[in-house]
Amino acid sequence: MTGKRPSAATLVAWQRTHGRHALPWQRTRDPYRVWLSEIMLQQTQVATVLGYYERFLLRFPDVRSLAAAPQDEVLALWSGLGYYSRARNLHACARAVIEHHGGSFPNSSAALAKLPGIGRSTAAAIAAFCFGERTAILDGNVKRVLTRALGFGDDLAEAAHERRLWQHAEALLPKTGIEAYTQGLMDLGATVCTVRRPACDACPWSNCCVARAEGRPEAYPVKTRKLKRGRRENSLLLLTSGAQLWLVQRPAPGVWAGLWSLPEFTGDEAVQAFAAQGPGRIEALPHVHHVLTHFDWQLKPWHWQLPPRTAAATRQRIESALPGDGRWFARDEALAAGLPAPVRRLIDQLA
DNA sequence: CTCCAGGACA
DNA sequence: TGTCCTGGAG
Repeated sequence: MTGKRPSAATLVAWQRTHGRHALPWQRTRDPYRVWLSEIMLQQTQVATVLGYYERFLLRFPDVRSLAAAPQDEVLALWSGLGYYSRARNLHACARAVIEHHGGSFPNSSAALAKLPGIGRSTAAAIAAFCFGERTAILDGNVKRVLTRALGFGDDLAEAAHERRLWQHAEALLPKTGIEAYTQGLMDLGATVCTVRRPACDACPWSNCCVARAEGRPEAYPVKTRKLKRGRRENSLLLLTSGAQLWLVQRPAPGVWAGLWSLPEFTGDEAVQAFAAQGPGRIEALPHVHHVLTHFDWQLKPWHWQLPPRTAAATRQRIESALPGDGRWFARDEALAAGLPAPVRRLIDQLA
């Protein structure tokens, strides 16, 4: 690690002229809005967040309305964004702010970080933007910017190395202008110092960047991933009765916890055996390949349409034999519920 | 199609 | 340290 120290002042000046200023959660110091945007921006790109952010604010204009809502409604608005623990924590955090902080977010990063879903970096971002607190953020974008600028080549998979990078992040903080500096780091990572093909010519730190001097900015950050994905295969039952369909609420903990999904079976034989107990025909739908962090999920959906005049007793027998905690939904009602993305697509495609 | 980025938490 | 999801890039 050699080279001139990256200048915070240079980054601040760059942010003011070349950074982003028109995002809807900028130009407000309302902790509720900043917090909401930061949670959504965890693991999610700006372009995707924009629509969700707007819908959330329309439905939940303040922390009180969010805290008062049932979790189901929060998950419904979050549907499609992924990492649904963020939505559950968002809701829990709103309730904690109401119950333990008199309805106002605490004004220090240390206190913010005690709230559900707010880790060290998110707490620092909120505190910097809303309260001008001089604290370091270190999200994925910033890790990339800093490791490149500093030529920090130690494996971030090791906790000790990550701690050292945090120390660097703190040492680089400006005396004043923490808002523009923090935003500048984010903007640099998002628009210039990108994962592939970084635009070094447009970078305010190009003349001090070690990675650039080495001619291989893409080599940073170094992070060995040892996680190997497993495979899973399940069959899903899309049971419809006229304009109604049957959804089950998935248990917590686990994948898609709290979301509404289709009854899940171990395999095709199990679905077919189940449907064989009742009237009507069952039809295979195209497979859906869904990738999660830790496994590849091969989903094999089957559509079972109950005949129009299926006896009430027969329907009840089927309903009570279905796995999971379910009920009937009208199609529009289902599409307004908290569905995982692939399930939403399946129901969307339903004629 | 395949590959991969991206925070918090138990 | 493994668990959570999705979309964008190539």
